[in-house]
Amino acid sequence: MTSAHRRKDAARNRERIVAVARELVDEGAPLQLNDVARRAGLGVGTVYRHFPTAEALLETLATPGLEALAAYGERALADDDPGRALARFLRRTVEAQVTDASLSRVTAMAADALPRTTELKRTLAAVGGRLLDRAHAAGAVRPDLTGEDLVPLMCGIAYAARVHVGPADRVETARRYLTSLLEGLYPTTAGQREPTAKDPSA
Amino acid sequence: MTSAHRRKDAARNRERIVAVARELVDEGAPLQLNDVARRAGLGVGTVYRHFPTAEALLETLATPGLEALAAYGERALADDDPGRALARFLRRTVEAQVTDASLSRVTAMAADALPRTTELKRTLAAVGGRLLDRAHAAGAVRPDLTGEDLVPLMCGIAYAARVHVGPADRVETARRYLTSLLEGLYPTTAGQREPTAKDPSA
Amino acid sequence: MTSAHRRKDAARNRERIVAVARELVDEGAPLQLNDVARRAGLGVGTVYRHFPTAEALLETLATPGLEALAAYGERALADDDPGRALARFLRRTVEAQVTDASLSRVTAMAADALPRTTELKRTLAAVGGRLLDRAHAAGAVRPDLTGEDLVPLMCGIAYAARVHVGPADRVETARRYLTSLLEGLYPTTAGQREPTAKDPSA
Amino acid sequence: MTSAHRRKDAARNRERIVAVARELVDEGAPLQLNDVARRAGLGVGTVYRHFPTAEALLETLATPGLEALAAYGERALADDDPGRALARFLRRTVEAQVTDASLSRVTAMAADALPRTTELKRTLAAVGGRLLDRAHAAGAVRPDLTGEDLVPLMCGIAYAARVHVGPADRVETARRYLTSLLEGLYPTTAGQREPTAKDPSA
DNA sequence: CATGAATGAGCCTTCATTCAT
DNA sequence: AATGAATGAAGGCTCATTCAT
Repeated sequence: MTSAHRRKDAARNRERIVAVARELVDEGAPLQLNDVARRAGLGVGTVYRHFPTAEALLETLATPGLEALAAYGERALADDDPGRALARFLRRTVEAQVTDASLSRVTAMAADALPRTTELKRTLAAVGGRLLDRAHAAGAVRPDLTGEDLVPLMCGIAYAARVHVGPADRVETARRYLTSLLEGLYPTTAGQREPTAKDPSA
Repeated sequence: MTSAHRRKDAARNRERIVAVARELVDEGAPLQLNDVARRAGLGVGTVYRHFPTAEALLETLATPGLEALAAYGERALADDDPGRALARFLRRTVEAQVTDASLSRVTAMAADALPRTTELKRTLAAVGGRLLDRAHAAGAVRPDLTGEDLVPLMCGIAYAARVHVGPADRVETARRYLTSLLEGLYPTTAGQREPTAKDPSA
Repeated sequence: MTSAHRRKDAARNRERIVAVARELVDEGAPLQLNDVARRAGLGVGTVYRHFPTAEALLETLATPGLEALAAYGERALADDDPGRALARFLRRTVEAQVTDASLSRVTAMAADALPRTTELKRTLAAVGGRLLDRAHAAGAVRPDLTGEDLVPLMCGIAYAARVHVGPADRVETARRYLTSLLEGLYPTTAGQREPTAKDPSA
Repeated sequence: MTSAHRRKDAARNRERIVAVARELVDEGAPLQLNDVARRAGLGVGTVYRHFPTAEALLETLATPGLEALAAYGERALADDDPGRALARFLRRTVEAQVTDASLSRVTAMAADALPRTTELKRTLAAVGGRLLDRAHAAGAVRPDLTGEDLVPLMCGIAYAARVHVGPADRVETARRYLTSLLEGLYPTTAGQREPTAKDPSA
């Protein structure tokens, strides 16, 4: 019980750290552990105790997003229409990257700090691969597209949306760019653009 | 004569600095003025005299590439086929970004260090805008695409090619990604994919 | 019963701490109380309760060795041959230092953390002094050697063995160096080497 | 000429750094570059510019001593009496180690920071080896003594002198210990002690 | 114009110690 | 008696920028 209290405090600190990190990442600032400590009103050591490296903290930030994406992908596999399933998954992926800066940073990093991150990346790649395979089988996507291309392309779209400076909001822009890309990924017989155009859900 | 001499020396130094900076950028290394000085066998002060900031140097590096792109765009305006003209211009843009790291860095930066850079960016935007307008007029591109989107999208494609880790080389990958994007940007009645597919020139 | 229980637990913890510390010292690692706690599966506070400083723990580690040495010295006093007695004592001392890293560390430290350490150091000095006095009386050792020199010289031999990098093992090397010290590096006329050469026991 | 001045300043700073480092080492304090900078009234960067690591600075401190030792050894090779030559060399070595703390620290370190240090260590080992070989040939030293033992033994003697706490000064003590080592702690038959006893020079 | 030594803020990280529970 | 989270001083190092010559 005594330790429960202390654990509670520690948990609060941890949350505080994560919250502050979120702020920094959202501001587009570099994630520095000393910074986090100062902003959180904690000692540096405390932050280091919870997160051994800035990368670990960043990946902790990204984890829920990655998990949500993976879950969404799994659900998409149940969709009858393979083309639509892939499209929805990709849209979600791009939206997440644009909404949550930790995701794009983590996705761009080659080396992972947490095993959980590696695991999630693998899962996502696997899910994406299966969605793509099904779409291929249905003739819904251009044949030269491989599983290796999915992540880069989604990162590219998200990046494009970030580069874009304009009145419209970022998510909106990202969606529009993805639509442009998708309608290229899908075969171009007349009327074929519907899967994504028709789908305001996801 | 002394001053002529000095001017000549200065010019030589400047070239040397640029050459070394090119090396560093091509190596993917961060562009640090101290570094440049050491590698160039010059004093740091000399480098600072020629280029007040690392950004200024970077933009100087990028300038020829930007100029070439602008020139290419001007020439493309002479093309009969507006769709093809735009496609070629975009391909060139992407290839340049992937080939020359200074270009992608400069393009991604919001604030410019040199007026010349701002000018060139404006010129490029104008050229791209005109190519796009003509393509629009010809019904060659999707209507929702605006001039503001061109730069972000090209940056995104280049970024995607950089993120991609695989056997194929980067330029090849970038071309493939651009093709995917283009075939989405262009209306999708049958056979319409030719402009880019048929065009190995550019 | 509760308090008996606690006392038992405390005793067990103490032993655990000492055991872990031994491991660390044997590995040549610095003795850090946090480290000890982690390895022992205990809280840092517990370790601090038992040992206020790392030095105290180290000296606790060294205590049995020092006691054994003192006991050995006492027994050596019973030896008929004063020269042999001293030689055996010195050999033991050196072997102990080389075998048990806590001993050399403690011996080298000027200030003691535990009174027990001070006491043992004094006892050892006394025993050594008496062995030396007897050897002096028997004309078995060089006259300029004083009781103050014994500890430094043994530390020096042990240190030399640690510095030596070679195929032979450390104890072996230390023994050889002690023999050299006792007999001299320079060859001597016959018979004079006996005290140590004749003594394979100890 | 302009740069001559600056170089002069730099040289003065360098000397200042070395002087401060000497102080610290002589005080037995750990050699920390930040410390050196503060004491020298210089920026940290300046110290780092001159000495990339604390080890490099330490070895710079030790270099003259090592050089002097090597030179002395070379001269000793000219001595007719191989036993005396080795003895004198060893005495010098021990004296140097005791007098200059940088020497003992450098000698004890396995890895060198400066190539010059490695070179000097090698030279010293070579010289010592040759002096030893000649002494062996003359039957002046115990047969089991190898070149590998010289450095450890001298370090051991110096260490012993440092451990010794007493009225006499450190150099004096070290000399006495070396004599003990050379001649042996145990008395010997007449005449055998001369090589070193007769030699108050060196 | 060129030089390059000097600067020092600022980031990273470790670790001995305390103290509330 | 045990816990272990928190602390923050302290040490290590880098790098952009200045300025005296």
